[in-house]
Amino acid sequence: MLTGRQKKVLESIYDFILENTYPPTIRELADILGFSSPKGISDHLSVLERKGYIKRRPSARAIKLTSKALNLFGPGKLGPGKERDVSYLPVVGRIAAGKPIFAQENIEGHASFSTGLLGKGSADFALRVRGDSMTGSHILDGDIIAVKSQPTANNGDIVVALIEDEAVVKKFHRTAEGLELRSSNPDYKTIKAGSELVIQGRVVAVQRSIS
Amino acid sequence: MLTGRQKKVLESIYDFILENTYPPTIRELADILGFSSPKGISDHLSVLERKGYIKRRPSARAIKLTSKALNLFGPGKLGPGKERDVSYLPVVGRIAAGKPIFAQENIEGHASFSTGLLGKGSADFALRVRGDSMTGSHILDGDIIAVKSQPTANNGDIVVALIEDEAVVKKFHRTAEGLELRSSNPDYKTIKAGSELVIQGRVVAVQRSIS
DNA sequence: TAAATTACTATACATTTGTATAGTAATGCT
DNA sequence: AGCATTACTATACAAATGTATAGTAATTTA
Repeated sequence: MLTGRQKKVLESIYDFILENTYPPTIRELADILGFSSPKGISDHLSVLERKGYIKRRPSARAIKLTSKALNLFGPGKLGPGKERDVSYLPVVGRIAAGKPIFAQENIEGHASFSTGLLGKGSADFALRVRGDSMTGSHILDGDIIAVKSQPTANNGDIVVALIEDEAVVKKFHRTAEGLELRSSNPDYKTIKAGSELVIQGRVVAVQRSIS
Repeated sequence: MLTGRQKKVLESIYDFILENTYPPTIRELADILGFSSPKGISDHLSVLERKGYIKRRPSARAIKLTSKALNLFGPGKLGPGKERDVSYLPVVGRIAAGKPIFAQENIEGHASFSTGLLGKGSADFALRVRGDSMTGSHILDGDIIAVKSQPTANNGDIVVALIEDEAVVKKFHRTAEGLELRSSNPDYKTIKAGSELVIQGRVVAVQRSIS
């Protein structure tokens, strides 16, 4: 995905932030990597952004490492053979109309999960649960869930689906009449859906902080 | 040490970093706080630096919060280095008679929690929940909980207590008749206890893996 | 009561910074 | 062989940015 040189640049950004707490300017990066012109770094950053490793604003030091980049550098730094025991998942927020769920615009930040908690297949994104429609399944308002991307599910699985550009967490059921998304709180009604229902994935882990 | 206004400025810097991962420029701060000139913020930053709450370099966004500032807001959350951390907590199993809960013989293994999930005070040990006595509080059989060691608790707190060399998870209540440990599942009866009740700590986080 | 500090506004300016233009060389792809 | 991509150098420039000068008003300190 990344060339050797691109990875080196990304690594320098990571190291700079570790040391200074704030990101480098383009010229500081050029200095570190021995460039005599800022344009080389500028081009690299454009590529890194296009590939989804960083997010930028046209202002000094306005570089944000995405979860994709953070996943490259584990807790014990990188290095071959080092096992990763935390996974950084992008936290998906409100979904911009028409955009796929992973579009940069939809990513609110990132959440860290202990890798052991996620199953063998790991997970692909995270979601902060809103509302109490799943309290019956012991998923509460404010909980952070890890989701494994998959286009369908088994009966009773807790899934994330996209309904009118909003990501919802529901129990998946396949009935004689079609697909159903059931809340586990009886106060909420079941959503019956045809083909416009798009399953984004299955919930594989739950994290909750108690004040 | 800090005036109200100075604290407000420091707080805005902290909030900005939480949201953007990088610090604000002086003019962004002025915007946030409703200043019509950058000089006001510039002066505030000079004072904050003189008082030891931040460290600056004369460059855009080159603001570093010192530990003095981090202590005001609760550390642990900020910075890519801190966020990356995992906490490894000893998992306490069956308690050998008379031995303290942390004795080597009682440690089953280790569980990793993402540090951000644990509160400001972190946590001291973990426990794998057995049984369904706390399902009403959305803590299920098999869940792993993080516990902060403390000798007492507030009404309604979910605590870990030692009863006959067994660690139990219950809701803590102080009544006119004494201390009570209540289950949140009505199938279980309340435990009324005198002085022999030893609170081990308070539950601060829950992790659950869904097959 | 005078002096210092706090908390700003308004304008100005040199420097820093991201980005653009133009170009070179090496490598990979078709 | 031709074309796209990678990986840069060199120079230039408008915008963003930290800081400076000058000033006002309220509050606190000595």
